[in-house]
Amino acid sequence: MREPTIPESPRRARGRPKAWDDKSDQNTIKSLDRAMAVFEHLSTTSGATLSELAADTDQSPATTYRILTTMEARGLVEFDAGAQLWHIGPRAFLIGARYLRRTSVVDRARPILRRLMEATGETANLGIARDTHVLFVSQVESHASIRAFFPPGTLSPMHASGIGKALLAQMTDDRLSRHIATAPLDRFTARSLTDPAELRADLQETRARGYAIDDEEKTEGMRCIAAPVFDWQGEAVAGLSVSGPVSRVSLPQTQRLAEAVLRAAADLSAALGADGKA
Amino acid sequence: MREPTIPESPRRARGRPKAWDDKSDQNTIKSLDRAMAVFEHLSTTSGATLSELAADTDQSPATTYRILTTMEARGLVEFDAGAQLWHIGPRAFLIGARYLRRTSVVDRARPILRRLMEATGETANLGIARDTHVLFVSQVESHASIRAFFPPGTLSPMHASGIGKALLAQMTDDRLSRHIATAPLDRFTARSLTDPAELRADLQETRARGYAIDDEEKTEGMRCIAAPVFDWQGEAVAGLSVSGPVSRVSLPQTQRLAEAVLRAAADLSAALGADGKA
DNA sequence: TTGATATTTTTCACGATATGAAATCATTTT
DNA sequence: AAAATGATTTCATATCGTGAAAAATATCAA
Repeated sequence: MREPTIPESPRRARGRPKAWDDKSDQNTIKSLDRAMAVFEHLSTTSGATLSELAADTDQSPATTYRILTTMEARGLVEFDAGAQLWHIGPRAFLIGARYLRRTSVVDRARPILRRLMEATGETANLGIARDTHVLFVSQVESHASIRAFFPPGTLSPMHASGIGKALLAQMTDDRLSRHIATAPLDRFTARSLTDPAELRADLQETRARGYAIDDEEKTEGMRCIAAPVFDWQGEAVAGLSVSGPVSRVSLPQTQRLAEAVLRAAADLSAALGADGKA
Repeated sequence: MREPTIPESPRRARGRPKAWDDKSDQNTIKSLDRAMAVFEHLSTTSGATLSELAADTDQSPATTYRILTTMEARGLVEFDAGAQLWHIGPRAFLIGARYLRRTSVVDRARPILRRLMEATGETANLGIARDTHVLFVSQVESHASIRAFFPPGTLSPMHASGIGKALLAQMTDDRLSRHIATAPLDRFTARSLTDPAELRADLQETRARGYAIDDEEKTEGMRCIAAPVFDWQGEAVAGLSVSGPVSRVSLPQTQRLAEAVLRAAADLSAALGADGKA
């Protein structure tokens, strides 16, 4: 199994060796950094006056003023003359939105999946909602000889997969009811949740603990721990999971694995532009 | 009789009179402006090398390098070590997204957009007027496999978008004339409205029926049905639309879809405090 | 209306610091 | 291997960003 594009250069350096020991960063533009501090700080407020900004960023009002007017000329910040407040401007949104177009969820997820697999030792999966099913779009396999495996492209009913349940748990009650009404709760194993009430109770628990557990509900002998992933609009657009044999994904291990999954899900959400709220 | 918030100061000036005649802007930070030029230029590319950026912005590679590393430290830009390419970074998105938060229209619109998508099965969009263009700020994608998609942050000329035409149709004749005089009526497809008279006629119809139709005027094969959204002052501040392939958004379907769009637009207008007049 | 206060904008002189040229080094190509 | 390409660093220099304070304007109180 070859990895097509593992660059030999983890670092960017092509020039002189970095002067890491030097205290004075020759490669940082101080004034720009300070300006960006104002920009960033402005984004944390919902409108701020010049003097507030100057005070909060420890800059003189004069400098702050010049930073703001310079960026105003480019539409990066806006001035509300009525309320005498500065705001983030439309062009900042335009530029920032470019970030989203660059790569898809799947691309962003790859390095995160790999890290998740390495941290847990179990197969890591990425799935997205596809009507009533979860579509597994990407995975990084564990090195263990007994390991979980679904070929990418596998479809699994929502109620019988960790990722599916993690996504269901994020739905409004309304949507959930419609889902249950539409999608049959098929049985796959003895533990499958085929009763709506049972499923709802499980989703309740899922919401409470923040991650979903598929406890041999689809495949005998396989457990799966999953968490939802949110995009910049706060939509639950995908889910991450680790899955493995019940022997290793045991109940005592649950906490440790869940933490890794949650961290990975948070990382991916952040990479999709979500704020660190959910 | 008090006027609650009509600012007496159309201009910001509180200090000395502006030295408009001076050629040298004392209030602009040149280095910051140049750095922002790099930043903006980077957003128009899909990844650029250092030397490309330096050449395109007429700066020395050394300076460009320092600008980039400074912004990299804040996550405003990213470096892809594998491909040796610079990109817009996640924090730029986070900051830019704050622009939307101010316009609470976006927050209010989300549940309405979702309902609209579910009711119609087509991608639902929210756009606001930004100078001569429509800025698409939010959308909920259809689940259909063939579906409309514009990344958030997309700019589209008013005359070639459903939302744009819905907004134009609300303008006074005076403003419309000015718009037509300013903004070029570019052609995108065979059906684009590039003739002022043609556009005016279409807007007339739009006003009459209450919603706008973009019939493959921007993108071949895509139709779009849009309605204006009003704020509490009766201003048309935004527009809602559904868009999809001509096969599904067909003429027989128009009435049904339009009703859903109009209902959603009315809901959003109400959420913004508009009276149920328009 | 008038004066007092608060906040923004401009001027000015100084010195910190951003800058480009060229040197240096890693990587890719020949 | 050697050469070419392109990224990083050093360094001397003048630019240009900086803060203090003055000037201008708006707001508020009497």
